[in-house]
Amino acid sequence: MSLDHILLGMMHEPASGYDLKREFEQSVRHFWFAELSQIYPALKKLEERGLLSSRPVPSSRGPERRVFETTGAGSEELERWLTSEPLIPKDRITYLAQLFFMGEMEDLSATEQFMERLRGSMATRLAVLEAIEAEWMGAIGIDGAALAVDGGALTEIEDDRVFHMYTTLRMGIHSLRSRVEWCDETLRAIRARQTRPRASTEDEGGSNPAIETAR
Amino acid sequence: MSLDHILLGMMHEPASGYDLKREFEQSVRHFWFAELSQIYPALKKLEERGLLSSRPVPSSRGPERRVFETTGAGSEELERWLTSEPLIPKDRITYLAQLFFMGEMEDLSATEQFMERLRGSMATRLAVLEAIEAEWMGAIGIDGAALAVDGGALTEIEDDRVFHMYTTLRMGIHSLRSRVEWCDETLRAIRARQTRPRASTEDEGGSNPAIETAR
DNA sequence: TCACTCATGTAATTGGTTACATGATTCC
DNA sequence: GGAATCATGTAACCAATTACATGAGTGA
Repeated sequence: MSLDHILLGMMHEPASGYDLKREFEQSVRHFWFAELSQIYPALKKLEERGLLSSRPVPSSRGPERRVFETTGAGSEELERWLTSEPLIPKDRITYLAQLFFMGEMEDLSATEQFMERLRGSMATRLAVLEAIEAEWMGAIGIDGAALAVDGGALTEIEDDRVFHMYTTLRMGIHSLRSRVEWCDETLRAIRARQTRPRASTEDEGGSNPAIETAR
Repeated sequence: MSLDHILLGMMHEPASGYDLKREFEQSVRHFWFAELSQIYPALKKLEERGLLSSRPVPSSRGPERRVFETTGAGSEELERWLTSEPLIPKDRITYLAQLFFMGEMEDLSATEQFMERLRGSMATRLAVLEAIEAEWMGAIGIDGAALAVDGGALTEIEDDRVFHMYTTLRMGIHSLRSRVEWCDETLRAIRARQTRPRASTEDEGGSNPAIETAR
């Protein structure tokens, strides 16, 4: 299972379920999501399988924390996963399904509105990632265009970690930019179709020169 | 649930579970996937809810077919879904998770290999979609750049359906192109990092001019 | 006092995958 | 005779979401 391996991956230093959830919200966010109610039992099972070990640690405020760390078997399992084939999930893109079937509706105005909204949320998400990138560039001297990390005061391991984190961020940026572009392309096409001359419902049959001119 | 609505969307003409599975393999494929063992119970439940009706139809070969069609309530429910907000799934991108944690490994050669393989499968998928686009351009006169559909002998409803199908295909193409570009960008950066002068493991502390020159 | 954060969990349900069962017809 | 396709389903399991339960400490 992927969540298991992600949790193992996050264990480069000891952490509790609550800590991990916070890290999910921060860095892991743009490619994975997990609820606390999923994290706690997952950690428990990993411990049963001997891939993690835990100890209780008293907390200054609130109840006792259960802090986990990797075992030897745990890091072996992580490495196996990391060196395996790239795992490409089959994606279920709900909004594409909606768009696909929107052809059944009377006119294109529903589609237009839909695409405008979609563009809005994609652009917002993109802005978030671009802001993170800008922040990083300031803080640790990442060169976006060349994707080079100017290590500065970082140790080699930290520098490598930053590099890998940064490439995943870049993927999000690439991906969202292309989605926004696709929204724009689609909106242009919708508008072109709305203003062009249309065939009547009872069509003349065969090829229609009125449509041929549309673009 | 999304699968329910997708099934409703596929019901513009009566179909059996088996028919629908075939359509999944063909057109719906690049944004959704469902097994027969998921489709059959889903259809059954939709019928119980009064959104579909079914009748047995004798088959020329093999067992009797159960053919479903939409009810009034079914198309109302579909329209509600189509006119609702664009539903953006939280994505769980397994290969990004792998890449993210690959910083823990000794050198970048594992990452390089990983990115090469990833690029390979992305490029293959892209080629498939581009081939479909080329086929459609030949068959029904779609103009890729302008995203205009030259309806030709199509009726208006068919023409609109083709338009909506085509936009979803375009999204796949945009998306995969940007992923391939991202892979290339990342591979360039990996190679630049591999050949650049590196800080020793015991680093000199503070800023390092040898790294500064890397790009 | 009330809301919020810290902190850990269980239970019920939904959505999806994998494995299994059955049997007719058609094509090589 | 054997593999492939047509056709329908059930059962067991795994992954993820939603809802619920509990309780201490902090700050307005």
